[in-house]
Amino acid sequence: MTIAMERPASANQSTKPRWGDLEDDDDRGEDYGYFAPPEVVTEPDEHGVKKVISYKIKDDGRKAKITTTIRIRKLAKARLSKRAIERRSWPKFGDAANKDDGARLTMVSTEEIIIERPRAPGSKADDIKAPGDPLAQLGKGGAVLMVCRTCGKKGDHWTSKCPYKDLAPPPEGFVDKPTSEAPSASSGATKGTYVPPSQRQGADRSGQEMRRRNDENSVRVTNLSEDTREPDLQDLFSTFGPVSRVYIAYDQKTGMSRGFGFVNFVHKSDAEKAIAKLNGYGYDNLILRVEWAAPRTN
DNA sequence: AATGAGCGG
Repeated sequence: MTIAMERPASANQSTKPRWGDLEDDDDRGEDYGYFAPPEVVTEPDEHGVKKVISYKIKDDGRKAKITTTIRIRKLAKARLSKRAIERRSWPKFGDAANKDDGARLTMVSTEEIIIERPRAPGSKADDIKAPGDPLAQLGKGGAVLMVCRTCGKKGDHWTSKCPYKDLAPPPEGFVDKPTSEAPSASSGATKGTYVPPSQRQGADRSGQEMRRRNDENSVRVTNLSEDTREPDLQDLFSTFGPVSRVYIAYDQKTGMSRGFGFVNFVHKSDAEKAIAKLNGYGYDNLILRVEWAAPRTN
């Protein structure tokens, strides 16, 4: 592509032709010669209708003008405020007032822009691991390294998935258990093992439900509009109390919202309030459904 | 219509 730039006369002091100017002096005839003039796209009118005017050089060398009328996508239109649409019918002013300048001010980019969602398939993070990557082969071999820290079983489940994880006391054969005595530098067996204060001997456990993971107090939200994002949910639900997690299910392929998500509350009572208030609540032109979530299936 | 992802010693 050739881009012709106009320079102010003062900048044009050198008599020596610049290489960039040479092409313009060649023998292509007037205007665009054998080359079709660039495509011109008009601004959409209040109905979102645009005109695309393009030129084509036919086989016989004659120029053909092609005018196409298109309507911009409904979605894009919906995002324009009425005011913005109205502004588009205003007469041009400023630099755009001159017809030719206007054509130069707006150009159509043919550059392909890939919109990437972090962690979406095909994103860089996924591409790094080439097939045959030694780490990828670790799948089966990794099972050998997988030793449950609660029950000691090898190659079956991770600590977090242990069927005994909520049982107290842990069964025989328990390995790597936080010591029941406060760790000290002199006790060789527990050397280097950090025991959080809440787990230490004599710690006050009143009012603490020991939970590995806060999947309780989990609320399922369905009928979300497709452009509801996690921060929106956070805003909406945190008015009821502290929220430990929000999640929206996205289609792995398209990156589109699947229209449902989950909100976890720190306090069950707040989750109850949220369900009571927000189920049936109109949000973003849809009626939300807010219910207790079923436990996650794995 | 619809019940989540990823992280590991």
